[in-house]
Amino acid sequence: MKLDLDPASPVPIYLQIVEQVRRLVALGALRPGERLPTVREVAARSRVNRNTAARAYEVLEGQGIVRSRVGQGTFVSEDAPRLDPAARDGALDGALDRLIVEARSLGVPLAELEKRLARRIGAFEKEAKKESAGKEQKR
Amino acid sequence: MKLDLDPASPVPIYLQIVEQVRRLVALGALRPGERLPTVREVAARSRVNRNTAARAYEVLEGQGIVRSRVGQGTFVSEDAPRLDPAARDGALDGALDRLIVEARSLGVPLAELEKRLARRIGAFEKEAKKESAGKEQKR
Amino acid sequence: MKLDLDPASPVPIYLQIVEQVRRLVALGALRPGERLPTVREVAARSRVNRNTAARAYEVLEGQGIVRSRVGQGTFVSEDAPRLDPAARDGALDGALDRLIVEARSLGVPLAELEKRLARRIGAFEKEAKKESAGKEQKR
Amino acid sequence: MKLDLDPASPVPIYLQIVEQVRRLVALGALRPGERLPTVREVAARSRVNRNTAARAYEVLEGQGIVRSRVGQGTFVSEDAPRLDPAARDGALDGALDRLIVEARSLGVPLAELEKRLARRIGAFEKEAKKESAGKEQKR
DNA sequence: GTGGTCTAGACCACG
DNA sequence: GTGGTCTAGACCACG
Repeated sequence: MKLDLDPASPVPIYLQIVEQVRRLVALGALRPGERLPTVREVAARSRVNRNTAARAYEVLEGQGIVRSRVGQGTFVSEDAPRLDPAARDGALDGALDRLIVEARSLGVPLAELEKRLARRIGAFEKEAKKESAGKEQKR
Repeated sequence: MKLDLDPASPVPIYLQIVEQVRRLVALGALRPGERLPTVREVAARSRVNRNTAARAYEVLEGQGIVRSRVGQGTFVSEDAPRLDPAARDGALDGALDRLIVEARSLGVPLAELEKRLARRIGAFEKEAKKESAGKEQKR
Repeated sequence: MKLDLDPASPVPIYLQIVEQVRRLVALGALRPGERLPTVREVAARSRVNRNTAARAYEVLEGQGIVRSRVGQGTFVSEDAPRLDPAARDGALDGALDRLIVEARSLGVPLAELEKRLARRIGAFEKEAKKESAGKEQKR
Repeated sequence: MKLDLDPASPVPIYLQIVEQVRRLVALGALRPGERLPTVREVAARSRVNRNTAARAYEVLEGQGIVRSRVGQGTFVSEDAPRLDPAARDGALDGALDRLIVEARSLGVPLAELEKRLARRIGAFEKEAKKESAGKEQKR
């Protein structure tokens, strides 16, 4: 598991780890039930404190993305966390509205925004497929 | 200029002000060249610390959204902030990727995500038209 | 806010703080919008590390019980967190089943268990009323 | 003896074993004097570490639920563990209070809580009867 | 002055 | 060896 952390970013390191693990899970690069590197490994490889790595895993567990078992390690959860549908929709619409404002401020026409989303989804699905193929081959 | 601030939000108040001013500019409710209320006015009306309002304007100026002229006030910039196109695209793609990961984590199919974006854009444009009509009438 | 912490307990200190704050909120001794003592105050009065107190508040925020605002303090949330009803029911039934087994193992007949629950609810409501009266008087 | 263990649960496996054995005893599926499977059998059937199974039995013996006789095996205790009545009541009231706070935090009215407990007790007793009938038949 | 992040380092619980 | 808790102490962001 390769993490790309920027200590100079305003985003806290532990949240950078959270975001990247979520992305790997969304891509299928990390699959349900799969074991993540240990807290100590993440800390050593990414040169952060063990507590910082542990905190990222703790947040991921709070979000239902992973499950930690003492003495065993940390694993990708088997099923997506359940969420109140209204809360889910609210969260998503909020994210969409922020995106729209961001695009307008950058001078991107909204029609183009839709096209770009379609394109990024395409890129995402392609990468997910690649990850998936890589996984199959390892079997 | 009406701001809807939520002191209970995890987003810092000065950033909420920044986001909302950007939104008003994006909507056309604040037009290029238009004068913004003074820092004191914002602070008084929104009941925030004067430093908080000042900080928000500082950030907006740094982003090229507004321009302060000593002794005259703060004005919406005449032209959209010129951003290195590569930087602009990078920022937008980053935002899109975060959105995609969020949607996947929430269990929202990516096809639905596209539809929802289209719907939110529709809502945004409707509101922008209303704001615009209001402006015309004031002339 | 008085906390009764036992460092010798198998329950981690930060979780003891979490449980007690939740109890005070449930009782109405801490009301929506009310400000909690600062992290530093809790740490000093309870003689725990500042990080430990901060962690408790962080967990409470994750549970939607309180809201923290940098520079302002920590406040009881205005409304109860929304939860998927199925998840809510599942959590409650699990708690009830554990209670039943515990009672049987202790040799408590299940009919008595019901009576005891009724009695504890009575005691809880009485204490809640007292807290409420105390609050009114302070106004 | 069939155990339903969830390695993904935050509850340690040895405690899951403890809880389930207690549950089986409470249900009457395991009767006073009855012999439990050996530590090795439990470990093999449930695919847990032998130390884990041994630890669970150790805890059960400490609680007075089972009794180990060297060279003979482990047996369900003849009589319910004698607990200082004050300690028993304290333990039960603590559990009830935690339940009440949890219900309040979830927004469950306390009157409903009483009804739900009655319902779960009904379900528990029905299952206990079934277990009991099964035992009779085996004789 | 408030909460948030991070490090260094210790000790503990579980398997 | 794994994750979890806690302390001590530093520095930062927000208001």
